[in-house]
Amino acid sequence: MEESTLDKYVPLEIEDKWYGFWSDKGYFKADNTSAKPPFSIVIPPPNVTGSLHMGHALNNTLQDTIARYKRAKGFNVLWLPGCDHAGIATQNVVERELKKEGKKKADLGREEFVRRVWEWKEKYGATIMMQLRKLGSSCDWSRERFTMDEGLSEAVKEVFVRLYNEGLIYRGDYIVNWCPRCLTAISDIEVTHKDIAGHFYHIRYPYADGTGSIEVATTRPETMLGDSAVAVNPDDERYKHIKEGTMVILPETGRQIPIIKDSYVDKEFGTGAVKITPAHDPNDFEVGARHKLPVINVMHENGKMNEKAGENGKYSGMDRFEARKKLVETLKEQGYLVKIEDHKHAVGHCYRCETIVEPYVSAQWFVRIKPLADPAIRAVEDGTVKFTPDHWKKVYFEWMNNIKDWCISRQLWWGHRIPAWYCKDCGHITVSKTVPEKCEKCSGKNIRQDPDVLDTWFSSGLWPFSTLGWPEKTKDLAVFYPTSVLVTGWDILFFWVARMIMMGLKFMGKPPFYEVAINSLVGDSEGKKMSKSKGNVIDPLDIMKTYSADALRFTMVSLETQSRYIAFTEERTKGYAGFMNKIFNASKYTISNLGGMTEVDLAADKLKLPEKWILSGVNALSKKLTEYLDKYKFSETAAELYGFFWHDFCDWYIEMSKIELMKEDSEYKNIVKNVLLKVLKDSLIMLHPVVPFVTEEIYQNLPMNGKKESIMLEPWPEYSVRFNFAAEELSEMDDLMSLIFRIRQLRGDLEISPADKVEAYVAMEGRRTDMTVKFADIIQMLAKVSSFTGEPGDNRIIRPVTAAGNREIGRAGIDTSAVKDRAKVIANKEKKVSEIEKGISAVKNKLSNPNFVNNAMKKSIDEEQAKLGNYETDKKALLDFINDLKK
RNA sequence: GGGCGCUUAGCUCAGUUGGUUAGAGCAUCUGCCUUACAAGCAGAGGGUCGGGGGUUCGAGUCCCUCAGCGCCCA
Repeated sequence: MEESTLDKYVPLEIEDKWYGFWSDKGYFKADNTSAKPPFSIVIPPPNVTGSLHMGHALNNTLQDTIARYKRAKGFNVLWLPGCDHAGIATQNVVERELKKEGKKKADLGREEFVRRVWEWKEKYGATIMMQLRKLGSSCDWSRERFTMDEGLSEAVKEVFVRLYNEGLIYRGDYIVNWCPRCLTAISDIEVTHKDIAGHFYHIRYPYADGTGSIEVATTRPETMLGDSAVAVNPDDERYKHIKEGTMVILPETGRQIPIIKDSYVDKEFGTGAVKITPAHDPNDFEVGARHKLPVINVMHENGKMNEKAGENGKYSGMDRFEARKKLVETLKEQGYLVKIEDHKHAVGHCYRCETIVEPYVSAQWFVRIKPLADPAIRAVEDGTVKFTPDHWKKVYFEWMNNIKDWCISRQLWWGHRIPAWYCKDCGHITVSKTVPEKCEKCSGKNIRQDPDVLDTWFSSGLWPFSTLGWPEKTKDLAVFYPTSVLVTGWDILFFWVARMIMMGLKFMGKPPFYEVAINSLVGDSEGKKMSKSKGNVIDPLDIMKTYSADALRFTMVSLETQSRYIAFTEERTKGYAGFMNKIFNASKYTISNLGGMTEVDLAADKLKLPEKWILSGVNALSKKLTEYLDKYKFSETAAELYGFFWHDFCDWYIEMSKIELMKEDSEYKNIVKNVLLKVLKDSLIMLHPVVPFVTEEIYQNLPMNGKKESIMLEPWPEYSVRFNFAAEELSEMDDLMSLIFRIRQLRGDLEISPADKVEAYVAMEGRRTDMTVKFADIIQMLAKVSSFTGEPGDNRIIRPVTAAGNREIGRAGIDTSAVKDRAKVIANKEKKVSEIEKGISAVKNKLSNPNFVNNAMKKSIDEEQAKLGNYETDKKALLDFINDLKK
């Protein structure tokens, strides 16, 4: 036997050591020539600017748990890691860096700026990948990818060109969501709507012929400077008399604009007359297109008013909100302002920087999404792609069925440059994977590339196949695509999951994954989203430093109940750090008792009851965990591991095993050692996917033959009928535990110190009459009993020993002379009696209801009868108990 | 306005297709330093499952309705 080096549990010392060991040995590497069945996961790529937060800790713990479980199950596992270039976020970070040097990106020029971003990425970009290692993530680092790698960029170009050639990508002047701070267009889902307490400004536009005026209402008066018309509903009686085309004078501009009629206008809302500003409102843009109205842009891209804002550019250079104030004041002075009402309305904000977005007309690229969305909807409808929890598919359908074309161009420098070249001579657009030398139409050399880059999610949408080498036909792609499961948060269901399904089906002909395991988002102790501005951010690195990566991982797995938010509290991790300590100490103790062990076969006929019971328990554990993990039921997995190891193994089996271990060496003592080793080993293997470090540390100290180089190479303990012992035997163990529990309970209620051994009256019934003979040593040890008597005697508190279903299997009692505070104990019992009486009357009601007696199944009626009997028995026992105490 | 989800013990949450007296962890209380672990051991108390109605022999679970909370999309 090897000398055990287990002494005191110091997690920080073991975690780095074992991660390095696994990594050096290449255990994380997937093998695309393996005969084993493949199992693949691609990581939701964190932003290259990011550092590990609680959401990553949760998401990656779950992925690692699955990856390690599947390896033990004999799969050829690929967990592919990597980062996302995160266009806007990363560009912002580097711009901030430049600002410290007093520079702007324009000072550097595009090429130099992009070089600086790469430099920054090389320096800090790998931070989060290092942090994932701290967490224990068993990613195949040899296959790490970055969305701007050469290969992935190739995939992006291929997809763009193919979609363009199929007419699924187009370019045009449309109204988009514009962030005046990021200075780029963003897509619809990158806008978050927030309710804002704003105002409803009622403004009078005078008729050009001087016969009066029409009143319009708006929440954004500054945009009126770009109005092209006023619209009313054709069915609106109030405006029936006004002819379409009647001109009104737009205050502060001197321009005349027509009144138009369009059924888009809601008669009930406001005055029933709305100003139409095609350049600054998405609905107005459509109305304007229908009526061929001019698009008058009155703003610069930074949100300041331009030279078209007001007569002679009166408002030019003012910020849009400043202009609003100024304009309203002027309108008031000039008598055009009718009134200002308070009005709560939803205002779009940039999800990256919180700036209020401006609907803005500009030339952008779009993906015609419907043809891609339809197959993606069907794939989920027909169950090809499954969500866990299932109800997320409703949210998916809701969005996919109402999907709008996707604006994919971004006015940034960092990202995949759009592979389109404009010809200055003939205006033709050449779209090509390679840099063209001339216009494909007129062969003119006067071409320049589109300055914009693609939405980051455009490349992330390709992640499951671009990372495996597509568009090349690689071995990895053949073996690992489609991937087995995607583990991700629901916050990126639209951004990422839906787009991957669309792109995967389009370009691979198969979905990118068959299952999507949706995990929760991690909130603070109140379940609120963690954010820097709220100051409630908890850094997982701090938690790992304080409590160990294993404790954090166990917390994450146990909290994951598939709800939307989970509330993280440090207390919880502290508790699981205690569990890690328990695992360590129980193992240390077990191993220290295995000296001189000879490995033997654990044949059923050689085993006594406790050994059969615990072997059966560890066997059942493997079955349950397999079911839970296959269904992504993480909190159940953790609870089952915790309950089995701590309560069954430590509290009951190890305690019982001490009896044999304290005896002289014997054949049976050796068997007990074998059982201890097997149960410990199997438990460790099953704990390993959740808590890899502490289990490896212990595994390396297990004294046994045929030990593997690492616990990572141990196969998952499969459920075996061999240890599926007869129900009768297991129920005997349950009964024995019930007896011990009853004696302990009596002792507890009567406040008898564990140090005081007591004589116990035990009278078991039926098949259990010999229990005190068969298991005398166990009962004495675990219930602190000195000796047994079969005589009830005087002054004795006696209670029924009950098995599952409240079935009485015997009686046990302790002499009342040991009781100290009688009055207190009596009060408690009397309360119990009244509770039971309530139960009795409920059951009696049921049994006297002819509906029930006539219609219920016989089984149910019998059960009610039995219940009543049990109540009566309990009540009588309690009353006797009280009487005994009163003596 | 449309959609999704939530409401179970003091707190955080489990609770499969309706079926024993609704569970866990933490917290609280009691008694213990019993030789692996005081980061521990043995017990206890605590819930009319958001309100109301319905289906059923039987509802935390299914249906309707009301209320509150949260989120997503317009």
